[in-house]
Amino acid sequence: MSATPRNTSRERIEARESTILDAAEGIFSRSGFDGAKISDIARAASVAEGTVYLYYKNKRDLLAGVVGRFWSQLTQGAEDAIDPQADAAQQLEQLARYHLQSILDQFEVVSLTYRARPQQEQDLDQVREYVRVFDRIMQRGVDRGELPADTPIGQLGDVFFGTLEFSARTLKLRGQAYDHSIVSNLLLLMLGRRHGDAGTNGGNNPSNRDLMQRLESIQEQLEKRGAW
Amino acid sequence: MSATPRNTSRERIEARESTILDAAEGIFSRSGFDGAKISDIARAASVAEGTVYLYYKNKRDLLAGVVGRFWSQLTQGAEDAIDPQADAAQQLEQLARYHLQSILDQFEVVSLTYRARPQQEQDLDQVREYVRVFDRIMQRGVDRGELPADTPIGQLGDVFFGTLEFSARTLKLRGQAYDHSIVSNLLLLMLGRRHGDAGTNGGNNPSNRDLMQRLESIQEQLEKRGAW
DNA sequence: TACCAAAATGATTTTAATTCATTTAAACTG
DNA sequence: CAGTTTAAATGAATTAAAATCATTTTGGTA
Repeated sequence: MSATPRNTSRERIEARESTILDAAEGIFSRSGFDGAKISDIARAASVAEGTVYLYYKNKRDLLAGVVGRFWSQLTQGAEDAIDPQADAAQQLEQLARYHLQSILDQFEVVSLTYRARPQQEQDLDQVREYVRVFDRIMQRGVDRGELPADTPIGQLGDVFFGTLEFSARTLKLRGQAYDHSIVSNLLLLMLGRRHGDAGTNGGNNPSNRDLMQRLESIQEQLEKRGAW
Repeated sequence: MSATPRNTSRERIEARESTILDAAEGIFSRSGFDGAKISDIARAASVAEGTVYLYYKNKRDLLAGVVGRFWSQLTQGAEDAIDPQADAAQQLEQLARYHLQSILDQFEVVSLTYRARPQQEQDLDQVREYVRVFDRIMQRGVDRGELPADTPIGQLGDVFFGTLEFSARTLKLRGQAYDHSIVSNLLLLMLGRRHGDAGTNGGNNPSNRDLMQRLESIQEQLEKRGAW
């Protein structure tokens, strides 16, 4: 049982698989799923068409390979981007910046993700694994008392990733670049401004609430005057 | 120029187009974009394959038709679901409930939306039109002083739709049904507990900043009504 | 009723995914 | 190291489905 030859062989095969994935990622990104031809991908990988099918059962499977690798790498990158010393709020901001930047940079591959999972089903574990990076930050925040104990982590995950992804889509649509105010505002929403002593000052003066009611009454009167 | 025959003819054609769209929606929803065969759709619509191509240039175009109609109907339904008398917060809740319920009910068609728009491009105006329902609610809220004058409406649209869509996806993934707490929590994030008030403030005491913004809004309105 | 144009048809063509009989290369054996 | 076996790669052939288009049918009009 000599070890080196087997290893070399495995390495060669993995290198080839990686080459095919690279080629597929390029062609899929450039042409979309339907526009991409296996023959193009094979040519880009310097491989015969049939060879692609030795590594991936079919075109959809190949796409799943591309997309899965992307999300795996994203998980790795996210873990690197987060300072383990920082508190939950800081870590969340680090993840948000990293996430928004990444999905902007590789917008096409992210879009392909939705091709890979036609309806609700099992695949794309890599996406679920990526989401766990968020879950861990939040759970740690709760455990340390930096976040309320009843924080609905799952729901906030949808806020976090949903907002960032839709924001990225909007930016792309408008041809705009990374905008840090998106991250700031999102964190503001999610974590709130908890430096909350504003209520204590309203002891004796006419309260802001009174003032607001007064203003509302004025505005109503103005509006009632109708056509100006 | 006798009108009726042309009308009848046009009606017949529109009915047929509608039949084809119905058939396509069914088959696409059941089988996904790739799984759906034009021949299946044609059969379901009781029409020859070639006929489909008289109404839609190709399969992708047909999908765009299905998806476009869905979002148009969604816009119509949303406008019906919103009470014009209500304030911005109430209207936003009405839209959120309606939206979440609708995309849960017709999850497959929503998913197909991403097939119809491969990368960032022009089509699916209907989606943009739908988003305007949200924009109008928010703008009206700002104009009336119910929302801060500096409300970043566009960004909040991404929060709103992104969160609801990702939440719907999560619910589907877990086989769960409509969950009103999603809507409540989202509105709490978007409207609640902001501007430096104590987080637990039950009395809803507006801050001076709110008051100032409200005053500015009134002033703007007065100025808009013309030179005084 | 005869005619014309619009609409519909489905057999045919085209395109691209997938398969598989064959070839080539690598690993193992004595 | 020649011979043998196994694994990997190839690309021509097959298959499936989208898209086309010459032909037929239909509905309105004179």
